[in-house]
Amino acid sequence: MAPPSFLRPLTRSRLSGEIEGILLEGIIGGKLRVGEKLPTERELAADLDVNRSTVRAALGKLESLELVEIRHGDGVYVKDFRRSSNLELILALTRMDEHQRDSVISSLLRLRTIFGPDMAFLASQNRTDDHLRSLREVIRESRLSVLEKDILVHHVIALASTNVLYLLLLNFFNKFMFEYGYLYFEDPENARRSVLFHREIYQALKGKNGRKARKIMEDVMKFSEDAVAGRLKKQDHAGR
Amino acid sequence: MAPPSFLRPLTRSRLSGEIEGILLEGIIGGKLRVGEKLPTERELAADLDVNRSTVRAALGKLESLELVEIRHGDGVYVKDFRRSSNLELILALTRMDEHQRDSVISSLLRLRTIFGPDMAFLASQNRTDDHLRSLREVIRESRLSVLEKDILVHHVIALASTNVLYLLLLNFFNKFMFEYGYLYFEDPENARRSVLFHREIYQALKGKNGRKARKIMEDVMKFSEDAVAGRLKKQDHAGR
DNA sequence: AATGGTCCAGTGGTCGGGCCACCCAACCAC
DNA sequence: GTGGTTGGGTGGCCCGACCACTGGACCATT
Repeated sequence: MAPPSFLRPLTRSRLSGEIEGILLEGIIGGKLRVGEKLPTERELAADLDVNRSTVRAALGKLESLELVEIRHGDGVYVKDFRRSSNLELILALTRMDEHQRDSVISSLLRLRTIFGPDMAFLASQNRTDDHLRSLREVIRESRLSVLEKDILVHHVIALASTNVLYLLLLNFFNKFMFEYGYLYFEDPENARRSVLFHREIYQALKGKNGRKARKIMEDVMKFSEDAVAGRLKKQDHAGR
Repeated sequence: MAPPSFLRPLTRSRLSGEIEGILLEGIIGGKLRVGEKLPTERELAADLDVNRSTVRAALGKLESLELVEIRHGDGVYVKDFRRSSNLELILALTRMDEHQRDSVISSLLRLRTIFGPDMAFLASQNRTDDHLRSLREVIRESRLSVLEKDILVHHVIALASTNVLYLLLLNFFNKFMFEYGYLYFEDPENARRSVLFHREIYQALKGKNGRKARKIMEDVMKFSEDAVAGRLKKQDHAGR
């Protein structure tokens, strides 16, 4: 049984997460300069009135985001976030700065349009019968929304492509889809289009037709990129 | 003064890092199944004969890698690493499994060949005079090795493209370059080729010549992809 | 002057033990 | 069934302490 759609999964909050957010804002916002030394863990703990271990948890996360460098016996230093390679940081950016959100989404869609067709091509060449079966099951499954189906279809294609980078990038896109997918799927016409796409790409993979797979994916990516871009522009005009 | 080249930067080890590695191997290696509940923090601490806070640090990192899900009041559960979107995981994979290393490098080079040209195109359209100046400085700077120059040149191009995703992906590639760049640059002919490339792409960006920028990058990417692929194949044949 | 050794205050890493917030399953009352 | 209660077990956080490591000051040697 699917839960009512108006219930979004809410996130548990941790105290360390709040601290993480504060420091993250300081770094991204430029209040903490690159190379600058942060206050010591003991100082931060005292200033924030929390325990040192809580501060350490927050700093550990920031280290994972490649925003700080922790040097044993020395201190914690701010790194250049523009040199980070952590995709999670992108998500944090969009949630922080409303203005940058659209820019990120555009960048994201462009990248997808660029590598999607190649991924489809590789999938058509490397797919196994297992992949086909998974695709069939997803497409048939009536309990899933079109958005959910779309995510799963792309996931199978990424798996079939045998390119781990493509798979990983797609996993990242899917996170975005959960948050912003409505921008595309709220239009029933777009939803219909996706259902059609699922059937077509399935046939192309089944027939190992690389050229066709590439073309189908290219069309879908370009279309959705334009659609969302237009959607954002309209929202932007209305907003101000 | 540049340090002697035979000195590679060595990594400080943390106890929590070791624990992280053990659990990571268990998850990637399949010994811990998806959805499985890990032993409690207290149990792990007792079994490994370390403090619970050390175990928590390790689990925190695994959470950042999206390999486990920590549920307050419940336990820690194994997630499907094929659904992770953390690029750091890819690096961990290559360092763990010698066999998968080549596969990852191939995937990486393919992705780069796919999006590199578009990145160059965007850079040629959006570059500012500041970008050009940075490029000039990097190309001229005689104290840098060709590898270091190449990394910086690409970084400036990524910055100029204004696509945050391209920038981030390139940052990731650069990490690989530090570890595996020798596969390409140990051949002096390839190094010469790169120097030439730097000059050409600079001219294309200067003239805002999108078509040319795209073409130049495409040629370089394809060439290096083939070169490294051939290099890996040869090494593979010799190795067994 | 330059080099290398020693020491020391400060910092992050680990330890141990404790309490709190939360989850879950079992049980109970209706 | 349904909803409320209870209790054991889990992760989150706290406290205080010690260990491992760094950087700088100081000193002895060359």
